[in-house]
Amino acid sequence: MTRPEDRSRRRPKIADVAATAGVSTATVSRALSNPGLVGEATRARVMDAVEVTGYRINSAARDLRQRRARSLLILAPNLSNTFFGTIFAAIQKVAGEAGLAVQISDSRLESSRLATLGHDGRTDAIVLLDGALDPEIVNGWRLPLVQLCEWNEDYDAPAITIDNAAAARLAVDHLAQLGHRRIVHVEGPPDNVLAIHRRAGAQAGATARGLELTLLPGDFTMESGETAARRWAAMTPRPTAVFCASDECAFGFIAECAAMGLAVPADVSVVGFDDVDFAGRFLPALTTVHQPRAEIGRIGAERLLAALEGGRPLGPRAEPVPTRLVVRASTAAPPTTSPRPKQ
Amino acid sequence: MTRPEDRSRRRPKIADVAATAGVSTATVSRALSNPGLVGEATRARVMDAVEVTGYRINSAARDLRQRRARSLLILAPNLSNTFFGTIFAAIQKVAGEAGLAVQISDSRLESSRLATLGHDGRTDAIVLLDGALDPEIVNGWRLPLVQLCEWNEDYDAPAITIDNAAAARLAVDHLAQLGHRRIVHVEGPPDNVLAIHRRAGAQAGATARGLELTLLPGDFTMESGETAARRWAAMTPRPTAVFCASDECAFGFIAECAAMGLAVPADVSVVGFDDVDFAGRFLPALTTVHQPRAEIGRIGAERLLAALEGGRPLGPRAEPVPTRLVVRASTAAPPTTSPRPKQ
DNA sequence: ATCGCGGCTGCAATCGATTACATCAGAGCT
DNA sequence: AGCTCTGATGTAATCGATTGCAGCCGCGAT
Repeated sequence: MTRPEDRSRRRPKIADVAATAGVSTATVSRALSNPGLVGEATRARVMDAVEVTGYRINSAARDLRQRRARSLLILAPNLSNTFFGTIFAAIQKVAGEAGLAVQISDSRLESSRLATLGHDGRTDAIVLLDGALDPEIVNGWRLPLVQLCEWNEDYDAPAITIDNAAAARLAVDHLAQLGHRRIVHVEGPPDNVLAIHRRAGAQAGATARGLELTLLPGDFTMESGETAARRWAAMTPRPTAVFCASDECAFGFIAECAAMGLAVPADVSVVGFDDVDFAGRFLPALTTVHQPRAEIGRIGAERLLAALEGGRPLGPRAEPVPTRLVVRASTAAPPTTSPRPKQ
Repeated sequence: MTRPEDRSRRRPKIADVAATAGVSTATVSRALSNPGLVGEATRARVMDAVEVTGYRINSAARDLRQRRARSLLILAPNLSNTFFGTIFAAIQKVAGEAGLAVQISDSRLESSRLATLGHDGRTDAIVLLDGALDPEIVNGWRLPLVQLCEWNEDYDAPAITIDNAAAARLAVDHLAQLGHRRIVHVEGPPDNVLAIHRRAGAQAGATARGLELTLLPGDFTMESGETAARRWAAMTPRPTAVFCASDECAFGFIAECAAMGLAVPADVSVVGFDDVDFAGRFLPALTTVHQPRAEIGRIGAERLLAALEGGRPLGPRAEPVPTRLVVRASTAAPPTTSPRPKQ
């Protein structure tokens, strides 16, 4: 005797739908995933049965059979970083519309756990926001993979990025045009590709414009901006403008200036990099290089989807995504009150 | 004839390991997931074989057989919101250490797609950061579920939250103690639980302290803070302090004040709510109610894990997570220069 | 009448693990 | 020797879908 509550309480499976509709499971499967293959009337009966039973597909079973996961993994070095939120949202939007789930994980894991993430069959493709992972592991995954923002030449995967050096030059050019002659660049972490390219761009710009450029160490954080502000304040003569390698760093710099009783941009002009959500509301509103994060996320996700659908490999490297300088209130002409020492 | 490249190129499965070690697949499975059940020597042979073949488990197969996904789903109304990053990170940390994957999705989806998310067998538990979903759908999932920050009485699930009303009173009490008598509360969205409780707390506090409280509409965004600032500036007499229902709203309010040539806290004191990462670096540093986001995320994830392991249900409702007011530079005594109109 | 063909449908194998149950060897005891 | 018991291992069913292959039916052409 079959207990009636079994039928109602258990999660219905395809066999239940088939029984209700009076067809085989094969037909149900086809009606759902490839409707053109079944007859009009049958399809209608199946759809009714699906409705009646409340059937939902079991992804684990389908994934096993089809050897794919309909899921994409995002790896980032720090999930709480404000910078990444917009990118996650863009990726999830594209992926969700294509029926893919989005899994996230911190990328700074013990290497065996990290390696497993790309090998456990739960993921068809990977979005990597971290350029500092072991290339052995990354290339070992053998999955379609794109790098976003950051990149690493040793990874065998395309990167969707902006041209960081050119963007840094925009910032320096802007300061030069305002009349600044001595500027500071607060760098990012020494071994970070972004930091290296931004510094190179800043140096090239300074050289081309005949500016005197001083480098101060930093690591993209607000704390490093504060430290840099104190070091800058102690310099004689003081440079009149600062280009920070990240917005957060610029915020820290400006906050510390305020704490020291110095005003931006009256005493010093500050340019950031990234154009995070707060940049426009900061006081003063921050002049910064806009990084099109949503766009980058979208492009990355679309390229992965194309690779998954078409089965063809991802192209080798993408054109840089266009960027631009957003001029706001944190930059102005250098203070005229200060003596202009010839030497 | 078996082609040799098959063995080497294909993803090795448990049968390959078994063949290499000279045991059955059952033994390999036990050696990996329940080592106590197999003999010392056998286990060592199996481990070697795993190493040699480069075997990684296929999660889809295991998930199917065990009828669970080892995965947890986070649903939030807006993935790009800065507020959520820290929560995601905390959840992922706890879940990752327990071997669970973390899936994220926007919660504002077409209802059938939303319903499917909790029914497709890819998820064993859900973290919900959105209190505005259809209770029918949410309760239909029949999965362990916790609500974080926001909640909805119609969901049959515990919520990890702070006591929003009490927290709002802290803010109002602080302003009263500084000497403010007329204050504004910029509300959150009208139908949002958080907004409702914060307003109730603010009203209760104002009443208890004999303050005059004016409500202005808002929706937690910076834009609504700006709008509120203009409406506040047009009031006569102008209230001397503002309690905004979110930090973002407060930032918008302050930025607009600056644009209008009014200073914080000299002309108006401003209190926020949440204590997001930037609050301490804003100019002026924002006085705000601290919401322990990492803590909330951690507790939520731990409760889900406990429910999954123990199989027992989640408790009905949790104690509120302690909160506190962080006093910074955006609040001060009311301006003494303004006339004190009796009427 | 026969054949071929196209359109639907069903049967049963398959994906890769886990696990209930059976088996077996050896130890310990009478 | 005979029996039981325990621990290690193997056999085969199972999870729930997809899909290659084959069968069936009806129709038009030969």
